[in-house]
Amino acid sequence: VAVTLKDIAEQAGVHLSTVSRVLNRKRPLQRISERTRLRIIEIANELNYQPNEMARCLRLKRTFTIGLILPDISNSFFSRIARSIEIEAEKNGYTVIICNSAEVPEKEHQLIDLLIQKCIDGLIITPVQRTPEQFEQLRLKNFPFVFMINHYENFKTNAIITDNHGDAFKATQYLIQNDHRRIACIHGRPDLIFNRQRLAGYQDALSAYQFPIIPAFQQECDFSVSSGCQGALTILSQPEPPTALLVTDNLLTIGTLKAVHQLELNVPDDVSIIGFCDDPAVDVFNPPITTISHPLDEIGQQAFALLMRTMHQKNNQDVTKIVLDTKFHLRESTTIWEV
Amino acid sequence: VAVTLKDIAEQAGVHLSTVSRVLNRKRPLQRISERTRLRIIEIANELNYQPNEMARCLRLKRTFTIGLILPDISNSFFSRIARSIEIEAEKNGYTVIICNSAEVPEKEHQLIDLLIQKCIDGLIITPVQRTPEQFEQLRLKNFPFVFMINHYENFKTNAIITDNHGDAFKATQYLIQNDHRRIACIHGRPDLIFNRQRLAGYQDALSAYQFPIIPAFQQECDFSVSSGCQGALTILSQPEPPTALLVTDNLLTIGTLKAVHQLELNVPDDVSIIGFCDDPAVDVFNPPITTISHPLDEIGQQAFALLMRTMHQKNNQDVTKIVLDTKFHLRESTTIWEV
DNA sequence: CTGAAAGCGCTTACAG
DNA sequence: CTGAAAGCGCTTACAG
Repeated sequence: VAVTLKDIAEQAGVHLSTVSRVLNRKRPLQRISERTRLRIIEIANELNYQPNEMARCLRLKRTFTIGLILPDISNSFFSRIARSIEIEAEKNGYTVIICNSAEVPEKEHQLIDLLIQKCIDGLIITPVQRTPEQFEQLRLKNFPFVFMINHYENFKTNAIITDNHGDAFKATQYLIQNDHRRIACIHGRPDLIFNRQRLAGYQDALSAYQFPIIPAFQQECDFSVSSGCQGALTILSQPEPPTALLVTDNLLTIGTLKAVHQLELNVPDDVSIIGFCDDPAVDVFNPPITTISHPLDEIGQQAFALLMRTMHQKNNQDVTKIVLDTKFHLRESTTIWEV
Repeated sequence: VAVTLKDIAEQAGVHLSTVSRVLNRKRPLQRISERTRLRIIEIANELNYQPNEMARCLRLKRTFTIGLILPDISNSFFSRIARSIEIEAEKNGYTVIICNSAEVPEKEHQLIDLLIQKCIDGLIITPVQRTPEQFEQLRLKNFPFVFMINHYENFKTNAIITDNHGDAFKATQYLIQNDHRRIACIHGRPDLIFNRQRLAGYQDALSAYQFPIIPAFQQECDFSVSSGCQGALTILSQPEPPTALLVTDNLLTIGTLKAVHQLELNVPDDVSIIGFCDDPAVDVFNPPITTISHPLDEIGQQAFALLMRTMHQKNNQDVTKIVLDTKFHLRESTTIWEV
């Protein structure tokens, strides 16, 4: 049913290769008589010709489509990054296929295969697989990809990340300096390096001040509000609960606030909270949460730009790791002792 | 560089059509000797063969990809619906390309063309174009699509919607019954039918109780937190401000709360608020907002199911409009007079 | 049971 | 300036 080059060619009384040349006006080298050029364009418009990208890409070996694999697009942390990537992609004539790994390594593995079958030109991913094997394969095939947020130790590749250890360290230090002695940490799956680094930052800060690391003060959750709520309830229901919480994830922070309300605790008087939280509503939380906030737009922009560079370079030996700055945003969920 | 059927065929010493038959094991009709079958499969695995979907789809005229065009994926209202659609799509072997129209009609128009060039099998869309012309064209071409959230009057097509007028009417009525007399409405672009219906529901409720409709109590905003904040500031800074606000959008509700905090007003004592808000954090807002809440998962599920039905039916004469129920969720942002 | 061939819709060197 | 042809990687009726 769709209109093809052949249809236009027939109607114009020329060969379809001529039509193709006219419609790919990129090369002004190709001289085509103004008369036929105009006629072809007119007919194409009249018939509302839309080139079949499937055929075009099969020929060109490029799809102008990139893949984006995230843990969960419904988490505003990721959806805002995704939006930023999409804006950049659009500016550059690329389309984005977004997929959710749901933090399931096997699923992520399949999604990568699927996207490659779909002939994406490149991939941006927050990897959740336990080892970088598959990415090693991709690199061997010279397939362009960049990591975002998460990456692997001892596996050098393009990545946009933040200083997770430093951020968690500083946040914990802030709590210590404000006289907290019983500080707990609610964190995500430690096999993801960014979670592990944040947890380590927390632990190292405690150690730096010669405080003990109490296992019962470390609660592992998965990426969800309900899991965060559950984790916080567990932590806060102990006989000697902590006076401060460091929550190292977006949704977990919301879950923690829910738990606190459920227990009818006062924040920050009963318990101080610092969250890794980039919710657009953080200002209207009760109370507004002191956060480590991430430059979401910039993460997306840089990830896309880095992918473009990777796609256009011949060999993928050059590797860039970009560490972006976060902001410590003081709000009302922490007792203010000294600043 | 990629492995093709030809590569496998050569290594197995058979014709590539045989390889294709083996790898498309759908038809058990095709009898192939167990011996060659096994050898081919082994070689395919060894070479890590990934079929080229580009070529496959060009031949088959199906891509197992659907398009999803939303105003803004970074709005959690839409990202949660998108996630639900993606889950259904995955179950059925489909991939989703998500695009953002940013509520710009021309952009939406282009995106639809783009996705069709990419040969999507079907489209789910929250349309923002002012008229349904382009969709009329799609229907003439027998291209399968379904509307979601928004639709057009006098344009019959498949759609998943809610009773916007009824919801806004009931919310306004609730405020009236709780003794509010000065009720304002903060709403989105009225050329989108769902915004118009919500505004009409508000107006009709006032009229039903013989209250005047005050233009200064109606504030139009676009889909963003900052716009909602600005709109609420305008409304509330009047000499005789309203005692209650109906906010007919997700992000606008958050913006309204920001404005209220900025003006240091007490909710609900100074002003009651009812929001069309489906933020996962709504429970931890200050105060938790009374909302009209949408069945986001179900919207996604039904939209996908309806699209599948549309894709598989021969003629697209049968049209289904499904109206899903919302919930009135009473929280603490409204003075409770009577229930 | 398997090969040879056509064709999906496009682009582009090769001629002329 | 324009045509004829090859080919991207796949599927599938048509033979045998």
